[in-house]
Amino acid sequence: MKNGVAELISDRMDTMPAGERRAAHALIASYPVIGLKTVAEFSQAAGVSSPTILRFVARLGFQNYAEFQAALQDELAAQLQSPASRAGLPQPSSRGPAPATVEPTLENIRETFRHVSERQIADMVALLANPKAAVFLIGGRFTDPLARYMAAHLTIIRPNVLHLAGQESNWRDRLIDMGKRDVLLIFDIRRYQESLALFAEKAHHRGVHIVLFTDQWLSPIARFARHVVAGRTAVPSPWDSSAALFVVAETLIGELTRRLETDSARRIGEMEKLR
Amino acid sequence: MKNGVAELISDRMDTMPAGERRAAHALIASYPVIGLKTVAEFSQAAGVSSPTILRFVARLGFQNYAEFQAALQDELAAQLQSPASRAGLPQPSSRGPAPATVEPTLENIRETFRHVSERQIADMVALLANPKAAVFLIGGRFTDPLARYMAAHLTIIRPNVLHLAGQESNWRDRLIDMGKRDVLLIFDIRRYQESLALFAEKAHHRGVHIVLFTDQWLSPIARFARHVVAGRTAVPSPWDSSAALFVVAETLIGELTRRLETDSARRIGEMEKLR
DNA sequence: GCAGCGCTGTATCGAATGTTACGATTTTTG
DNA sequence: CAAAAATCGTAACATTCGATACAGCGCTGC
Repeated sequence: MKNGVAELISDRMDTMPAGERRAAHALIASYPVIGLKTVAEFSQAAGVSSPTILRFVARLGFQNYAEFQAALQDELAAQLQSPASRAGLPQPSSRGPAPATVEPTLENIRETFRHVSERQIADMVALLANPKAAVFLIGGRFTDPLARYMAAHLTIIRPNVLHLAGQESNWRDRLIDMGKRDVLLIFDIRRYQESLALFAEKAHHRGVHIVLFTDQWLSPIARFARHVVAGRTAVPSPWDSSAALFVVAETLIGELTRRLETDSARRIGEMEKLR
Repeated sequence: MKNGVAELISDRMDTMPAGERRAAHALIASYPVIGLKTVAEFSQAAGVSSPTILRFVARLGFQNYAEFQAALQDELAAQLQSPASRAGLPQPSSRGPAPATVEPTLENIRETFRHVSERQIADMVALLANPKAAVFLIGGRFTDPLARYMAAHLTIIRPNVLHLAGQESNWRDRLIDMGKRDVLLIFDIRRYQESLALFAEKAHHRGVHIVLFTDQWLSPIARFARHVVAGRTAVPSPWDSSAALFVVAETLIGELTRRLETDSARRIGEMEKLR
């Protein structure tokens, strides 16, 4: 199985330091076009420095950047040669009037999970599984409901969950409660909100673990994030679709619940009594 | 439309000298990968010299080779974005990090849309398209974020949108504003919340059009609803999945936006000014 | 709390690349 | 058939790019 730079990445992503992981995310987010550009452009898109990009490709096993690009090009050539590269693919639309946005949404979800490794999910779940670490959630204009949705579930299976709502000043005041062991889940898709980025930066400086849910173009917050989930959002509609991120959120909730099974079962039992 | 380097080539191929035509053929033969490599490699593959390649791209209208490559890359990025870009990437089954809940979720979405006719969607969109009819949204414990998500979008494309939040007493007071022409969108999956059912009943008696988003077992509110969307929620997890309803909500938002295109465009324009 | 390690960014250097000038050769035209 | 125009390749040039050394920093382990 010599094939696939993408596979190489998702295999080794877990063993990478933070900066190189950002490079990996940037590459996978818009695969593989970014990798065909210059190191400088790549580094800028990933929010890291040029040497980090080079170390990243070195870790993938390439001797130099040119060799890495050649691999991408070969892969691309093979891909475009195959018959699938035609414009109007016969959609396997089983039946049904399913509006034009549904199939793309399904594909977005699949594609998103293709770029999220099991290990990554496990890591995020592990982060959230520590009941002593507080969990804060926040989202942007359209994504805050996702944060709420996740918060609604998390609150049930573990303590110390807080959704940051309302005025921006409210968030800021909460910064004081955030410490090194705590986790901040941020939902931010374009147009990225500056206020969120500012908040994320401050939280980052306090040592908070940031988990970012964003789109494939990566919110600037990715710079500060320990984990980044890049969901596909493109659909034939004036709006971006957050469905992929929604499903990722549900997945995390499910996995976390399984992991905390015994603890949360007891917790839920107690809650029932309190009604 | 600013389309296609390939088209540019076949347009001007006739007016090209022999050497440049060889370059054109080489590029089209393995489009566009050759063009992403260096001038030297390109020239060698085409059997001409480097300057000829440069003259070739100049004739296509590009200022320099970099600009030419950028055009190819953009084209490639656009192409890989939407259609099934799977060939080179890890195959769905070969490498399935996708946790056990994802496939069922996808199937839930498909199944849900199998039971929602285009006509039904059109009817609901028509209901929501009347700007004079107020739209109220409300949801249950876990589904209220869906209501919020939808409200966040609706607020932008039309006036008179209100998400009913907070204390139950707040909702009740809003009943007085609801009339025969108005629409109430309710999200309610099991366990169905009694307070929602009560509220729905009262609204129903005031003649409000109720649109219900529920699960396949149908909330009792279905009795009062003019439209019912029954989303599949079953996943191998302790929780139910609201992903299918989420996608339906996004679909409605998209369709409604399209329908209100002219109106909402003007509205959005005005909103931008107010920033 | 301190020392050691690993990671990352800045600055610099060398190399490879794109670009241009010029002359050889072919093609076109009177 | 001759002269002029155009095309193309060789070679030198300048620029940009990739690569490397080094120092600052945070983190980990003792």
